[in-house]
Amino acid sequence: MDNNPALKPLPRTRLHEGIVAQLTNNILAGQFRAGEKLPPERDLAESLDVNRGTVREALKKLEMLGLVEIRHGDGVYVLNYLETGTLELLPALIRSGGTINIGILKGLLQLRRIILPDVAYHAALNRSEEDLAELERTIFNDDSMGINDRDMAIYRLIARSSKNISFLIVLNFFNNSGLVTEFLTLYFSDGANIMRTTRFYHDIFNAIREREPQRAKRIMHDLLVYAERRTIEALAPAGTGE
Amino acid sequence: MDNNPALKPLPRTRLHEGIVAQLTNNILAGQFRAGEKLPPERDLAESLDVNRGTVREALKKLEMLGLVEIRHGDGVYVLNYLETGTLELLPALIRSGGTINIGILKGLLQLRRIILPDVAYHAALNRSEEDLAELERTIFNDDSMGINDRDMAIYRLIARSSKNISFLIVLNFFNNSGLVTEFLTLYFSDGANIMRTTRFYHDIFNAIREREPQRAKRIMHDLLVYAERRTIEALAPAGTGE
DNA sequence: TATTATTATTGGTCGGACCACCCGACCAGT
DNA sequence: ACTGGTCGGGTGGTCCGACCAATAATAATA
Repeated sequence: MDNNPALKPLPRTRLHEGIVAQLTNNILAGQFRAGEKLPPERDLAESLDVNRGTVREALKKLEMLGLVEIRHGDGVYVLNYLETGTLELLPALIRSGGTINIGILKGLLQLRRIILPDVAYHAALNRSEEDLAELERTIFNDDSMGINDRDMAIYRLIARSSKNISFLIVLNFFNNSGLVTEFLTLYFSDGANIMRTTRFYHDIFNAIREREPQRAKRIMHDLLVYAERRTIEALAPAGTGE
Repeated sequence: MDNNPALKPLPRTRLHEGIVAQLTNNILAGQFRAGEKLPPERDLAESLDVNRGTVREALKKLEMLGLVEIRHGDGVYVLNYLETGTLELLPALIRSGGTINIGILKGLLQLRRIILPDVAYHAALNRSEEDLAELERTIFNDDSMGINDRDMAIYRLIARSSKNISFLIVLNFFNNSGLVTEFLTLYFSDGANIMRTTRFYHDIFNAIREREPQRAKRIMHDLLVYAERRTIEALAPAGTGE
């Protein structure tokens, strides 16, 4: 694997995804309000100049995001995403309006700061010898991945050690939401942050090895607080207040 | 509104949803393993005796669940859901194999027990006068909804009071995952549980009113511990141990 | 051997058709 | 005036068949 870190990921553009993005933004921007009915699929298809099937695939996705409700024989109704939206909607919410919404981002980081320390807690409690060995190998002897992937892999191993699938799945969201990859590159562009995070790897590995859940929890918490502060600082040089 | 509580809701069945359920189970059961390629859409359509477009809509949903990756010109690859699965996958995971997987359910309840107390904490911290008024009205003067809906509404108001959208969205998952509605009915079928929960409403309302975050957090935690125990007991009469 | 065309396979999109369902309007009987 | 039945138009659900676009495997070429 070459893994040149300076390559564009993959600007794959499937037509219906563009429609999803457009409709999502329209709904989040309040252009379509909760309770209202979207135009019929046939009209949307004509307006967007695409096939009706393509529109349908887009609407399916909106339905899964909890943005709309599709009623057979009736129409497509806009929902109040505050009541029905899913986690996958948060990235779009953070970016809604074309700019990064720092307030929502802070809320999401706060959520992470609530969950991950307890994940570390249970990892120290429930880790197996295999978990520990793989964690050690990844932290100390693995140069095969980029720094971002390695970071995510370490978190994943910690979550796996907790023996709670829910923890693992929630972590997937933080990792695969696209937010992490974006902000992680920013975060690791500062050498001081790399050093701080490396120290964190060592510390939490020791805590998990010695089965000290309370200590693992505190270590995770402290790292998150640090990382959040540094990320927010990098994002908001001036006072882009919450 | 009559609201006869003895009527089945609405078992709407859309064809592609059946396909989603079937493929999801096949993947979770390991019938299609991670890394493997699914049969082409055309073959799947023929096997299932449905149109290819219908198969495509199902595959789109699988993709959103983080179960498969669709590659144009190549094929549909099964992913390791432990690395890419979304929260919406957990309900299917809990029911995979036809029976309720108590181990995974406990893990999910554990996650809830980690998050919700902190939601209550921030609710007590950030609630507005309007939040408080609506909470009071819903707890003390609202007979318009069923006991289940009222319970979910109260949690929603608490989450809203926290002023953190992420909390609200996570709560949506717990509420709309279908798990709650299922287990809540079971839980509220016991009068003792209703009394305990009513006391909880009063207690946490007071804590939020008096802006005592630490107390609100403890109250929420205690209620969740109680509700989890009672729910698990009701589900596993004999020792269906984790 | 390495590189470049070619081809087969597969997902993406298209256009049109029909079915299933919901709703409102209208009608028939009470 | 009310209830229930009927019907027609609108909308989502599914189907068919075709072609476009991207990929991977293969063959042809330098």
